[in-house]
Order: sequence, then C-alpha cells, then structure tokens
Amino acid sequence: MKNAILIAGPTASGKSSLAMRLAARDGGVIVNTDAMQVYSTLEILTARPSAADMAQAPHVLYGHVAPRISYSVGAWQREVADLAAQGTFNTARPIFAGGTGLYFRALTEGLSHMPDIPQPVRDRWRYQLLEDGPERLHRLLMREDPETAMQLSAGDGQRIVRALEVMDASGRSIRDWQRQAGRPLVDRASARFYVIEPDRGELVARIERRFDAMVSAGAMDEARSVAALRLDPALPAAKAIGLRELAAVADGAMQLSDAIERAKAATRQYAKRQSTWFRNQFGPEWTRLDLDFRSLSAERTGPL
RNA sequence: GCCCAGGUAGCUCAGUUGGUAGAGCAGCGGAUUGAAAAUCCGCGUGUCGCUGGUUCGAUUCCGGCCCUGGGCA
Repeated sequence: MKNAILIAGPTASGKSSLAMRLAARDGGVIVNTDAMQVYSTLEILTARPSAADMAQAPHVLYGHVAPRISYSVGAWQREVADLAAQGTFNTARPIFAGGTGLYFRALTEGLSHMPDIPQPVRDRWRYQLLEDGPERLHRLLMREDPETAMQLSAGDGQRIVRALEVMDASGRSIRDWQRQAGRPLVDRASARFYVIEPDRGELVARIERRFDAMVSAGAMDEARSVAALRLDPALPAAKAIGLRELAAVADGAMQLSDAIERAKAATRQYAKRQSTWFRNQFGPEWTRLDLDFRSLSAERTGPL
C-alpha cells in the first residue's frame, strides 16, 4: 500500500477527528486500527465513529465482528490485506486510525508467519493455565522451549500459553517462527505517520468527560445487553473497559458512581500503556502531535 | 460548652512497648509478534494535624490548640 496515512494516539486524544479532517482534505478510506472498535455490540463504550462521520467519509473494519469471535491482530492484518487486494485503496488512500500499537506494528513491520493452532489445542492450554497458574506452566515451558521461557516473565500466563500452544501445534519454538520477519503492509517510504501525544493532565480531563458522555449516551444499556449475551469472560469483547463495571451496576453489585470512577481509572491506565508503546516503540518517522494538532497545521499541506 | 472516637502517602487504613513508617487502591517508569482496551515487570511518592514539654532522640509519652465524626446539653 502506497501513500498510507497512519494516525495513532491514546484513547480520547482525537484520532478520529484528525482522520476526518485529513479525509476531508485529501480524500481517503478510514481504516479502523483499534482492537475493540471491531466488535458490533460495543458502539458507545468503544467510542466508535458516529453515523454522521461514517456518512461523511468511507470507514472500514468498524463494528463488523460478532462479540463471540475471538478476533486477533492476525485476523485484522488479513482483513487489511484482503481490502488492499480487492482494490479498496486503489483510488482512495488508506487512513489508518486507532490506538492499538500492535496493529500498527503489523502494518509497518508485518507479522511473522505462524502455524494455525487447532481450537482444541488452544482451549486445552488456556484451561491448563486456569488450573495450574502461570508459574507452573512457565516451568513446563522451561523444559519444552527454554529459549522462549527465559525471555518471558514467570507470571505472564498469556504469553506462556501462547508459546506452549505454538510448540504443541507445530513442534517448533515460537521464537523460531518470530525470527522469520513478516512483510509490512504499508510502503513506509510513501506513508505519513502521525502520533498524538497529549499533555497528560489534559488527556485525563478528556477521558473523564468522555466517559461521562458515554454514560449519558446509554452506555448502561449497552453494557446490559452485552451482559445478556453471557459471553465467556475470556473473550476479547468481554474485556472492553467499562463493560464489567457497568454490568456490575446493572446487577446491583456496585454503585454507579464507583463504577464510573473505576472505568475512568482503567481508561487512564490503558492510555498510559498506549503512550508507553508510542513513546518507545515508534521511530523517528512518526510526527508527534499535541491535542490541537499544532505541528500539523504548521506543516506544508501539499500532496501527502 | 462538655464527653467520646479519630487526624499517618492522592484515597481507605495498618503500625511504631520512644531509634523519622507500610499495605491495598490510585499514581509513575518499562516490556510488548494472532486475547493487545489483553498480559506482564519494576518504583513509595510522607512536616505521621499544629505547637510547647520530657528525652541523647518524639510520629509514638505528657500539656495546649486546631480540624472531622458521634453523643450529651
């Protein structure tokens, strides 16, 4: 993909409005680069673009996945590749907007090819983690795949299980697979990279205002209807910030004010992890913007 | 006004038989290859309400004052 625009930023930093602005100026298709905004049932809580925004510029990969699906970076990358193969970006440049650092990495560096893991194998190791806890599985991994085990913290159950299932399904270490570099999806030379790095205090204020607005907009009802689906709590869609908190209010297990406080705190923590990624994983090709996109208006607005 | 309880980290609290203090949450820094709004690693950030006294040494003991909650008037 040539001439792509990438817009990253922590939650509530105004990525969508920047994407809209650039789409209005130069045309383009806005491509969701956020792991949670793909889920159909999470509209309010993930702050998906409004119907008005969607009408103004083409948007893809938003709200198109059922919450029972365990989506992944690999699935997302394939969908982006498919869109490109179908010619979606032939006449309109892709504008990737979102907050998931790993998805941006998949775009700019590609993902190593990985073996398919049969569902029973996945389930088995995840169950094993619940049963035995991470330390025990880490000891097991130390025997099966010492190189990988050495690089993982003994408490990092998620990565330990991933390493175990890859070894189980393919007989090869996940490190072996990872050493084969993936293919980037975007042509880096012609791409433009923007990352919003807001002042922390201002971002916190925006996060709080936005969560209040979500509650006013019906986030409680959304949480209630997702809860009614009785999703496996391990599914990604069940982990959206605010979902668990508001569902507890619906059950009468928590005060609304407490739920709001907790959801805001979880959002702040999430924003912090995002900022850490952008600060340390993104290279110098990324233009750093403040909340007003000031350095953007300063820059030449010629052909992108 | 009197009596009782309390005042210790941003919050909720523990603790020190006198040697300047620690938990949870919040916060800060970091990692990050198919669950990534996930998962994990690291870090106490403090006039122990104020002020006198006793003491080599007071957050701790004693006096006074201030503040908060409850009770009695």
